Amino acid sequence: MSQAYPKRLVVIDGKSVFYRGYYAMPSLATKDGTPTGGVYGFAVMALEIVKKLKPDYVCVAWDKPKTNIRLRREMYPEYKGNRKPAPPDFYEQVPILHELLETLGWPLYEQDDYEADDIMGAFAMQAGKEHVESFLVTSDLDMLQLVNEHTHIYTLKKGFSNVELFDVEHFEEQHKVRADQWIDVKALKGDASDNIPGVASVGPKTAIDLIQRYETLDGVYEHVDELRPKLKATLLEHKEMAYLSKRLVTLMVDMPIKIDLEKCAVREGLNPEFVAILRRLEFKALLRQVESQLSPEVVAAAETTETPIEKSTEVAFAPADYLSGQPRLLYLADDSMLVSAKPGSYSVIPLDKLRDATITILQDGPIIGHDTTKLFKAFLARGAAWPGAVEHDTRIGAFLLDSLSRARELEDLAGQAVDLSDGAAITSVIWTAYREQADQFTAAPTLKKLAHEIEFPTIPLLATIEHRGILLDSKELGDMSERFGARIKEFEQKIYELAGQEFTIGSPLQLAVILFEKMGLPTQGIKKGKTGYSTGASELDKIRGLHPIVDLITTWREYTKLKSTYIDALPKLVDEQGKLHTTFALDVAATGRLSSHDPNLQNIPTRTELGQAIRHAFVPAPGNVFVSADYSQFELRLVAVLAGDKQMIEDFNNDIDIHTATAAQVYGVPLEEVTKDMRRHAKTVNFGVLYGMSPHGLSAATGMTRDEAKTFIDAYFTLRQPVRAYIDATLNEALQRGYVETIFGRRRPTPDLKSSNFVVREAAKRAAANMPIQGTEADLMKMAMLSVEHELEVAGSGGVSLGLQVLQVHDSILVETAAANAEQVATILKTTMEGIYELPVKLKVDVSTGNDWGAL
DNA sequence: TCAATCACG
DNA sequence: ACGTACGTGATTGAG
Repeated sequence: MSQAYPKRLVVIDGKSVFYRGYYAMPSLATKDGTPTGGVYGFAVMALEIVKKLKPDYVCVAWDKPKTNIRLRREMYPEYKGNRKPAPPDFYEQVPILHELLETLGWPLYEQDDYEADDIMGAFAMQAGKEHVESFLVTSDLDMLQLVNEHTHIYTLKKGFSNVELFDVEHFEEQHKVRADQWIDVKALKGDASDNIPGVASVGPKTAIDLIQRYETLDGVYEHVDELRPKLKATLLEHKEMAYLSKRLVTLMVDMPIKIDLEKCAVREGLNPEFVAILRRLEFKALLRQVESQLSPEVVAAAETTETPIEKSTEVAFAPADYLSGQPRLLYLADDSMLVSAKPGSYSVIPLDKLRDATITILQDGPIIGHDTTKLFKAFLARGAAWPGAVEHDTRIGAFLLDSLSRARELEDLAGQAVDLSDGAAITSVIWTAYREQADQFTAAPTLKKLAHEIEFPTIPLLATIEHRGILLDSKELGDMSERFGARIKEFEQKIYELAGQEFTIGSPLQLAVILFEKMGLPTQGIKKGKTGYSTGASELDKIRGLHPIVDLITTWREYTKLKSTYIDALPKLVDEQGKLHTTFALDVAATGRLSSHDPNLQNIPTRTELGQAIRHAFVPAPGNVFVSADYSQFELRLVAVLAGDKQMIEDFNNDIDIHTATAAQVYGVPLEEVTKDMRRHAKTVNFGVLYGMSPHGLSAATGMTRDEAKTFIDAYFTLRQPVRAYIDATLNEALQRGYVETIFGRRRPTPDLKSSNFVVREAAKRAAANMPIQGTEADLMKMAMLSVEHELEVAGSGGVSLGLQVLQVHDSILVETAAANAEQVATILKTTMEGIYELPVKLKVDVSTGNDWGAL
């Protein structure tokens, strides 16, 4: 710390600290019911400041509601237009805070038309002139523009009691621009939370890039001619907005109010009235802390020693507080883990200490948390075992209770911004959400059962599978890349030749012009989008015989798609061991299916020969093989079950090919007389049922006319009356209850069934009809995965599982195992999966073994 | 950032 | 009165 400024001033952004405490401890109150959360937060932090910074002067800056944003509103009426007012019991606490400040002797400054940041900035400048070093305590990143040799920003980190110097270098590392350039970045990108407009269509990426290159907003406009024409135009068009935005985020340090340093001078020792007010407010833990703080030895020790884990405790708390086997909250924030036994009290454990004795404590009992998959992966990455069973995950809980809502972050559960460096706020939000969700589960026992028996147990399993990864033969793909590249070049030459010119084949817009205008191919029956004629595969198929260029384009598309999406992309994603690690999301697909991303390993090609070649590059470790197990006709079997269609059930149970059977019954011919075309049509309709088919959809998919399709569907439903009845009943029930559900109680809300828009409403019907099918499949698959994991473990010896699940692709599981165990694993998979749940229809699982994924 | 396309079940 | 098959994710071109 600089020695040139012998005296220190601390200015606290009072309301932001207060707010933080308020939301961290929403239920905190005295025996007589006075709410005290905000005051508590403030008091804890105030003590921390005195201890850590040892200031000579302290004061508090306070926003004035209603008036403090008036000046900026004059410039821009929408400024901070989307702020919600604070709840009433927030304001109830303000007078108590005033009392508290009085006992501390810390003056409170407020000024009409100015925000706390403005005051703090002004004071810092004024203090600087008198050679006083300033420490501004805030959570507002806008303050960074003030940092200089005599002004430091402190943010509230890892709990509201813990202030830390805002690390300017870390900021630069994270945001790639200097702290003082941040207002220029904001001028360009805007700030949705404060309603700052910025330049339309310029997002954080572009903004940071521009400021990196040209230093400031002025710099950007000086060099605007060097930019892409489109970007240049946008920037020029919104130049005024950009500069206005900059003025809005620039602090008004030139202001009438003056700091009186003498009034801010910190008194020697703690005032007995201060202790009295703590007692009155029933802040018992704080009282204890005050006592320890008064002891000089403790203060000295805190300065010189590394903070051991136990001492990182924010509020009186020790691992011993846990009752053995009782649930505790765990949350992973950045590089640390929060552990908490009750709201607002928590410890922070740095992840690199995870191998220590702490792990024993953690493993003793079920856990509650938010996004616990992340937590499990962090454990696994450090070679540690699972921290325990998942008692509740609030992210997944939110999903189960409303699978359509996209709002599953902590912020969404809290209903407002949550500072992720604030442990008290985090624990409080998670505990509150947990209570609420647990109550909702109590009202829906089947959903609760689903959560506890299927969804939550799946979390650690997925983390494990993701952590295992799957080996990729990158060399093989490298060779393929070269071959594909050469072929693609050949195709391009031929296409240009046939077209009579060069153009961007990958641009549907340009391609449509070439095909339908320049070359005059017929546009009849070709779908039209808003940008022109469609060039999608199904449309090209309609004109493929008419010109050789069409097939060339189709082939070119196949090659380029495979090359860019898989052949070239996947090798870039392998770890040091050559393995790919996907991420499975439990809370994305509204039907309950898993989804896979970064990379998506659930859409690796298999349908074409070229695509299949890519699967060959997925290999087991040397000496191992893959065993795959696929449910056969999974969803159609579930249709038979859900609809209770005796004919379908019987056909399945007699191992009759369902498409052939459907064709025979619809066309009224014996099984032996079903032609390929008849079977193909029946197959399409069978799939149509899964998707809530309509004559239009069916005709689009088969090339039948609409009338033919309608006739066929009618015939189908005459045959399968139970299916028709089931769909009708499902939709009716959905209208009444507002949701559809799987046989295990997973729900999907169906609000759009009541839409006045025909298209929306029809789409909602199809989705509603499909969900119990796809969703029950998803439920059973998760049950199967859990069971398979267990069975393989039990079948293994010496603590080594017989085989490891490495992927799930909706109706199939891929397991890696030693070659010698392949047969046994195959048997276990088949038996376990077929017997996963007793249903009127028997489930059939096909297993196969191979030396790579493509060989199965 | 959006629309189009296409990979999977 | 109106026009899509259900559920996903990644890449590309273009505004």
